[in-house]
Amino acid sequence: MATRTRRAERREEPLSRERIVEAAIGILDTAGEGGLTFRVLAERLATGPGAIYWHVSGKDELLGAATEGVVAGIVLGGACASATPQEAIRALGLRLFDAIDAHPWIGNQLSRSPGQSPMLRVFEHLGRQVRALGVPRAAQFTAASALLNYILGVAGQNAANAHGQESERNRTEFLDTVSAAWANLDPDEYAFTRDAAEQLRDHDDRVEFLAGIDLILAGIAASASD
Amino acid sequence: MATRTRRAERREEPLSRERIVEAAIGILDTAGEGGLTFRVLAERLATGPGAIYWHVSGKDELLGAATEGVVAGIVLGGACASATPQEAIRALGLRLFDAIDAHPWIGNQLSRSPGQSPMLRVFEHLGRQVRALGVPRAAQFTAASALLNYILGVAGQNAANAHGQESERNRTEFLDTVSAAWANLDPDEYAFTRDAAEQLRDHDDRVEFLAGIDLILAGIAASASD
DNA sequence: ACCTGAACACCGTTCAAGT
DNA sequence: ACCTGAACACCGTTCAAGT
Repeated sequence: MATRTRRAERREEPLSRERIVEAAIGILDTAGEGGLTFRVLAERLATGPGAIYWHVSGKDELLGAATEGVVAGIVLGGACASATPQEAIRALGLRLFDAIDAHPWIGNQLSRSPGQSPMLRVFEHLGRQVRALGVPRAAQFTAASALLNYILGVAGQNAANAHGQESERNRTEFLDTVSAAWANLDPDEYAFTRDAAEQLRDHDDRVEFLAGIDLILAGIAASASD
Repeated sequence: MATRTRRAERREEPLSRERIVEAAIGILDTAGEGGLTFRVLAERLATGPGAIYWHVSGKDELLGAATEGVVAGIVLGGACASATPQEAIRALGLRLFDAIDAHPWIGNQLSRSPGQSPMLRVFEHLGRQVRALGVPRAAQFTAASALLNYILGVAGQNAANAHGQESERNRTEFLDTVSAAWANLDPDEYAFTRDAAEQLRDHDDRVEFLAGIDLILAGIAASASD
């Protein structure tokens, strides 16, 4: 509804892979992963479902292209050469984190089909910074992988959490609910989690995410000086 | 086929939540996430699709119960109190890693619905070891989360990779294919990844996974001594 | 070359009807 | 209380037919 003022989109504009992917991203952002359907997509593009198959081989490729479309811009976005490697890694992480916040479906999609374009871009970028960190060659792969896997884990988590927390209000409510649920767990079986419930209430996901990155960076630094 | 010698399973055995979940796990292991259907499941249980809904609210709950069923045993499995916290964390990680190797669908399922039972068990276990490590209280949540997110990232990755690598042969072929593909990437855009392709060929996922865990543990230790 | 839209083979889920 | 299985409202995908 609010997204009607998108471009001009008169009609008659010819179908193209680009337009299809763009429309798919719009639907994914609005209606979530389950909302993207060839029928809805076709309606949005004022055509029939079959037409889409002329430009795209199927739903998997469509989801891949949508992910690629969003991630490509993110990774290249902030290549300011002046930062330290640590800062560059944190910056890339944050950009990805924010992108997943804006497009939660990416969180699930990123993990699929590894060795594929979007994830490879992230891996490459992380690897370069790891190398710049002075990590010995034999340890570079492990370090870059650890960072990537951590980021993918958080991404999946954020995608799963994305329900109706568009507003800060819902977000706080959500944290309160989880925190309360955790505090009611069995004291013997879940001693640690119950304790953690307190810290959860005033908890900033972004800060927590960065703290995890820093932990891995500290581990990389510590392992290098052996 | 090979799983026919499962129990006795004469017939007439009454339907139960337990039997349904068990059958679902069997189908998931054999046919993958896409192979689990209420119709196949009903056929396997010699009943109609509707009968399943009497014991289980829907597909989401079924998948959750299947995940819970597999993970619960894993986490509790090796609670030998004699090990150091580091060893306990590595052991839990390895058990999860192997479980995901055996039931790849868990990798995707674990991330869903956080604050839910299976993931919470893992988090609790990790948290206790982190505490035993002597990490100050304010840093415990971050440390346990980092470990969990890393594990979830690897889990998702393994789930995505699980195609037809049951045998070692296929696994090696797969690594060779990826390695070859990476070596053909654009030298400018993917300098690091191309270089990493070499190391990938004789690469042990389990070893690599543990190396990542150790990196985070090193980071936790380094951060503690500030 | 590109689009249309009916049709196919599926889904998850429901529900009247049975026992 | 528990099971049956036809039926509903969807899917992704195909394909003859159009332009």
